[in-house]
Amino acid sequence: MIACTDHNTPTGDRRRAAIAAAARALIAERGFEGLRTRDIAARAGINVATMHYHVPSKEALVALVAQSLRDDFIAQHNARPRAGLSAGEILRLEIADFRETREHNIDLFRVMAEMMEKARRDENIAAAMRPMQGFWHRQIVDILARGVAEGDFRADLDPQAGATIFLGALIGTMRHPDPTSAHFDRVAAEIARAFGLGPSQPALPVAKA
Amino acid sequence: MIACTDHNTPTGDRRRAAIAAAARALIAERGFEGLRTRDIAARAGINVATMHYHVPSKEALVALVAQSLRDDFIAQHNARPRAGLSAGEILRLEIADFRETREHNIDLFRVMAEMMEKARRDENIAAAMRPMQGFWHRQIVDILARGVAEGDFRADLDPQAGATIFLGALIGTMRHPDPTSAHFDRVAAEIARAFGLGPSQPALPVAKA
Amino acid sequence: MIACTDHNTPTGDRRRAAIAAAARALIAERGFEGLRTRDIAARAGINVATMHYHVPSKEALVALVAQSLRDDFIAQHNARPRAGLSAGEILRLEIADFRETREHNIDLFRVMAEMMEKARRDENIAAAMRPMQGFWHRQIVDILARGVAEGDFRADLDPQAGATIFLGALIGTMRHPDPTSAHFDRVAAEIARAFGLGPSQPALPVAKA
Amino acid sequence: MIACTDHNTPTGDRRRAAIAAAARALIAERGFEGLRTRDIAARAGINVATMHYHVPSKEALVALVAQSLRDDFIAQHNARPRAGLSAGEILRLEIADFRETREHNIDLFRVMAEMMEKARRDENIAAAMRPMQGFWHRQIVDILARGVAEGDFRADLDPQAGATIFLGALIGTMRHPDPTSAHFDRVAAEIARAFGLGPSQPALPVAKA
DNA sequence: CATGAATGAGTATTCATTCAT
DNA sequence: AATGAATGAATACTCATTCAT
Repeated sequence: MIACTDHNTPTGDRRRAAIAAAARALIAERGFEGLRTRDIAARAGINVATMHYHVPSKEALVALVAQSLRDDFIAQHNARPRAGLSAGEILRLEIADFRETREHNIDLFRVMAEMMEKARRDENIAAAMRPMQGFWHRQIVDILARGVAEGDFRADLDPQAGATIFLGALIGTMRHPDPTSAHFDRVAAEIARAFGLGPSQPALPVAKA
Repeated sequence: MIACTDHNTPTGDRRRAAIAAAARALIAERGFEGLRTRDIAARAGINVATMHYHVPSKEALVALVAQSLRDDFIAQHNARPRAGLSAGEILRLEIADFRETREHNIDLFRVMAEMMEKARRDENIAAAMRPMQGFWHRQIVDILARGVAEGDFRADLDPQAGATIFLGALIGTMRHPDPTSAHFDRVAAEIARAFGLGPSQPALPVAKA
Repeated sequence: MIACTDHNTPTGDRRRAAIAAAARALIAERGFEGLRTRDIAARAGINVATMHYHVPSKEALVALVAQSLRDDFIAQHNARPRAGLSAGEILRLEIADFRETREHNIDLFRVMAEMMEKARRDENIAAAMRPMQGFWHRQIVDILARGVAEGDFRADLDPQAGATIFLGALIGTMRHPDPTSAHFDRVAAEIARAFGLGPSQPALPVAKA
Repeated sequence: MIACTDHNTPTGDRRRAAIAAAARALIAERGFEGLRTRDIAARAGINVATMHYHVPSKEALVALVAQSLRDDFIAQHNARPRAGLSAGEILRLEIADFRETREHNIDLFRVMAEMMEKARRDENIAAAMRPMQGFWHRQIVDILARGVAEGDFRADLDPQAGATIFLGALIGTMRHPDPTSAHFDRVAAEIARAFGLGPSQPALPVAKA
């Protein structure tokens, strides 16, 4: 029997954050199907019962993960001030951001993919994911619309359809058998051509005309 | 004396097909996570043990579903003779086919999406899905390459990247909050413009210049 | 589908014998706990249903195995005419026979051990095994009694107890960690001394004074 | 923060002991073949899941039973101080102990027999049983060797072979159709004669010359 | 807050047996 | 006689959740 009186313990929100992080790591690793409450608790360094105290059910856990994703998503976008840039430059930054996440924070995408899948059959999750998805889509629509108005993009580009194509293409690179970034860069370049965007400035990382 | 445990019986094949159909319906409905052998058996109108007689394990079941998907996929493609058509015409047909499946056989996509998700963590499934995915991608690449050569598409279109964009865009329409076909048609039209494809002939269903 | 019309098939008793042999082989290999009707049928080269036609239940199968053991046991004993031999000589022959079976037909012992174990809780099996066990024990008792009367063995040897010791010792050699025959021979020699039996004749294989 | 899944709790140990006792009782009653986790749990007065919490698998259960047997075995032997006794006296005590166990704790033998049987095909069990078996055999060997040296037994008694005969004979009494202790006593007396041991002292219970 | 222990409702799989052909 | 197919009843094991302390 080991004494378990470690009082240097984060409580409340900190606990919930730890649980969310553990859950996300495990979802990224094994998917929703293989997600077990005991594993999450173990990963968070606490007992299952303790976890249930903080997050009373698996449903609540899923909501917590969704919220955690949304927080990260929003924070990530807010961390990038884009005032004063042209629509074309912003679109290139969006691509660069996606590339960055794709390479260094792929778990975010993995968890998101799992949540989207689950959202199809669970209206609660769907409700939690919709804002995020909508926010992202609308943001691209706005960029494209502004770019069309300002002459950065093709004049007959349909911003709504363009946003779907843009996001679909980026996400599609992750389904592609070629996991390297080389294919991603070709797709990015092709999108630029397809949208009538001129060659990128030398300073930007997407450069590959 | 020869051991006669040959499951490639006509009856056996029929049963296996029924099981595959039941499994696919349930996967489309509830996803892989909610897939229960008892439910599949019930849906196929047989006893659980009978199901295990024909499909000995859940792993085998997944393989069966993968094979069933592939069979359908191939059959669907072979059902469309495209000899004598231009690359542009064929691409429009591809879009029309996707639209058709999206509207009348959406379960096929749902099941495929589930399988792709599962494939990430299960190499067996991945191996079963790869050929299908590869076949589809390669086919689009071929169409685009031919179209570029024949002047149907933009001269600087990158067939590899274009295929990823094309498929990503089509699949992306299903993630889109707007479930109607109206958005799909806008995306299709935008793709046509993006690839430098001229306006479609009046007879084709994608028409929406 | 493979055609299964092999009419060069043993029937009736021959089938039952084949089934018994298959069952015995499997019991020797994996014990009663791991005995499966399908495996027996497969080993006998027939279908499970066919096997059930000939041997209608597992209980019947056990009885069949018991009978098969008894038949072998009796046959083995009858194959050794001992007329005209002294009690001491016969006892040595018994030891030699045991040694022979132990080395070249150990499965017989294994199956017997399994049956005896099962007999404890299954009166049907017990009933089938008792005669065999009794026959063997009585035979040793008779040999010992005759040997005492004829002066081959110690005068105060109790034939009943002696038989238990004799059989227990021989069977005990199989529980012994040392699986070689060397230990068996030492035990045999010690029994001879314990029963007051003089040194064996040069021709007999047990020789090891 | 330390993970606290330590099952060596006082409560846990008590539960494990109860489970072991229940398992042993059921093995004695119905053998290994008829051993069901649900029955053990019911006998121990707990839920099946609770049982799996303490003993995670049937394999672990078997190990637990083996350990429990070994503990009892060792405890029983340690409970009998034999300092200052002659080899012959100790052998008689061994016989008396066996008789005692045979009459009042026969389940111990039954379970042991089942375990030995299972050990043949399961190396894990074999490993757990070997020490016990070896300990017992070696102990008898030592007694016999000392007795030979001290003149208590026949000078030409082979201690190794003698131990096998001794144990085989005692165990053989349990296979014998006559379940009463009368036959056991005859065997014990015969062993004494066979080993050249003089008549026992009047005070000892085995006395039956 | 935290935890060891407990549990009900599942979950895939197994197996002897039966049955239509 | 023989077989492919079918099935009911079990069986070990899992998991989210609860509860006493």
